[in-house]
Amino acid sequence: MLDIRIIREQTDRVKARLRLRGGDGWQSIDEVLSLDESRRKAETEKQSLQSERNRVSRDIGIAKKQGGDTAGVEARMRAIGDRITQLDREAGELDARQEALLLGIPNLPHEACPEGQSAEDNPEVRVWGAKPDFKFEPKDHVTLGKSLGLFDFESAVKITGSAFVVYRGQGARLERALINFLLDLHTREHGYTEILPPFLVNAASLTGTTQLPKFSDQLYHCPEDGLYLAPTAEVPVTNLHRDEIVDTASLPIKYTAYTPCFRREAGAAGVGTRGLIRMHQFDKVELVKITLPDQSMEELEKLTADAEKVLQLLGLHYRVIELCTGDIGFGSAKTYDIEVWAPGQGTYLEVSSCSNFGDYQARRMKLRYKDPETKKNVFAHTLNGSGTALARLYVALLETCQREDGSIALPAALQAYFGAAEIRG
RNA sequence: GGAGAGAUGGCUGAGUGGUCGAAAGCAACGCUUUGCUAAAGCGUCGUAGCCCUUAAAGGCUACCGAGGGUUCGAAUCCCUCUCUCUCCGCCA
Repeated sequence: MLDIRIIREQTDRVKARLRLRGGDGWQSIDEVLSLDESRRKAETEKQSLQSERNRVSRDIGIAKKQGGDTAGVEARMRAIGDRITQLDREAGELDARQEALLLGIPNLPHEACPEGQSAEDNPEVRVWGAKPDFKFEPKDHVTLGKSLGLFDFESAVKITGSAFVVYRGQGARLERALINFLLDLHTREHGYTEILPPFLVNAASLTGTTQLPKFSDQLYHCPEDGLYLAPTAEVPVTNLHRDEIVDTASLPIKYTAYTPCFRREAGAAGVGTRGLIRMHQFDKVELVKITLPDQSMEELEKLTADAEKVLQLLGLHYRVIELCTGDIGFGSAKTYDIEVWAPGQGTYLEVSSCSNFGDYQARRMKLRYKDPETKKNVFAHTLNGSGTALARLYVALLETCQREDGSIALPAALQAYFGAAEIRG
C-alpha cells in the first residue's frame, strides 16, 4: 500500500512512477485524493463535535450530582450525537472506499528498476554456466520421468484432476532429496531460520502480502472456514510479523520455508499440458527477509545470490534477468528472475523471482520497528524469493543430467540426499 | 460438536455508567547518588488519525479482543462474532 501522505505531497511523481508500469493504476490517484479530502473534512467536523460532547457530558455529570436540571442540555446533546453518528458513517464510508482504492494501486517501481513496457524489455543481468552439449537428442522430462517411473499424471487426474502429479518411488525420493538439500543449504550456509508454517492462511495474511483483494481468482478458497490455500510460503512466513513492532536488533530477519504452493492458474494458457512446468500444486522452498529500509537493496542482491547458489551447486546453467517497470509484480519495487535452462524444452524456465517490496507490504500488514534515533515506529522493508521452486528445478535437473540410455547422473551435491549417484529404471 | 471461564498498555494486574488513556507493581530508558557487578531516589515511558505549523512545539479525537446497540455520557450495560483456557465428545 502506498503512503497517502506521499500521494498527497508528491502527486505528480507518484503518477509518473505508476505510469511506468503501463497499467491503469495511476488513474485512481485523483479519486483517492478527492476521497481523502472529503474524508478529512468529515473527520475534522466529527472530532470537534465529539470534543464538545465530551466537555458538556462532563458538566452534565457534575450538575446532576448537585441536583440541577439538565433536560435542556441533554436534548441539545442528543442532536449533536445524531450529527456525530451521521458524520461517523460518512467518514467511515469514505475511509473504506479510500482504503479499497489504495489496496488496488500497485507499488511504485524503484528508481533502480529498469524502464520498459513488457517482458521483451527485461535486461539480462548475468549468465552462469553454458547450455550442455549433448551427443544425442536430449529427451524431455515427461519422457524421462515416464520411462524411469518417477511420476505420472494419469493417477493424479483420477484422484484429483488435471495439472496435478503423483511422484512415485525414486521420483518421490528425488523431490524429497531436493527439499532437504535446499533447506540445509539455506539454513546451514546462508543463515536463514527454517519455518514450517500452516499451508492454509486467512484473508488478513493474504491482504498483507498483496494476493488479496486483487488476485482472489488465483486462490483456492474454503469459504466455510474463511481460509485459503497458500499460493506461496511468502504469505504465512512474511505475515509472522504482521501487526508487530519487531526488535530492531533482530533485523535483518531471514526465514526459509518449504511448503507446497496452490494456484488455480485461472486464465493461464497451457495449464497441465507441458508436464511439470505449470501445476496447480507444486513444492517450493522460499526465502523471506525483513530488513531496515536502507539495507533492503543490498539484501536483495544477497538473497538473489543465495537462490543462485542452488543452481550452481547442482551444475545447472541459468541466467538472471531484471524485470522492467512494465513487468514487475504488483507489490514489488524491484525484481530479479532466475531462469534455469531446460534442454528438453529448449527454453529457460523461471525458478525464482526475487523481489524487494520496500515498505509496500509492511504498510499493509503494519510491520514496523522502532527507530533507535527518533524513537518513531517505522515500516520495515520486506523481500522474498524462491530458493527455489521445485517442479521446474526437477525438470531442469532431469533434462540436464540425462544420459543417452535414459538414466540420470545426479550432481554430487545431491547424491547423499538421494542416497545414490544415479537414477535408473 | 456440547458445557463453562476468560480477553485491559512490553508483562502482571486494578477498575461494573461521569474529568479513565486508564491505579499499582514489574520491565525498559534517562538523570542523580552510593559505590560495586548491586541498590536507592527522581523523572520519562502505548498506538493511530485530524487540525495548526517550513519544522519543532502544541491542540483535538479515537483505541481497554472485533463489530454493532443502549445513553447527554461506556473499559464498565446489551447483542453478535473471533480467539484463548478447562471439561466432555470425536479424531491423526
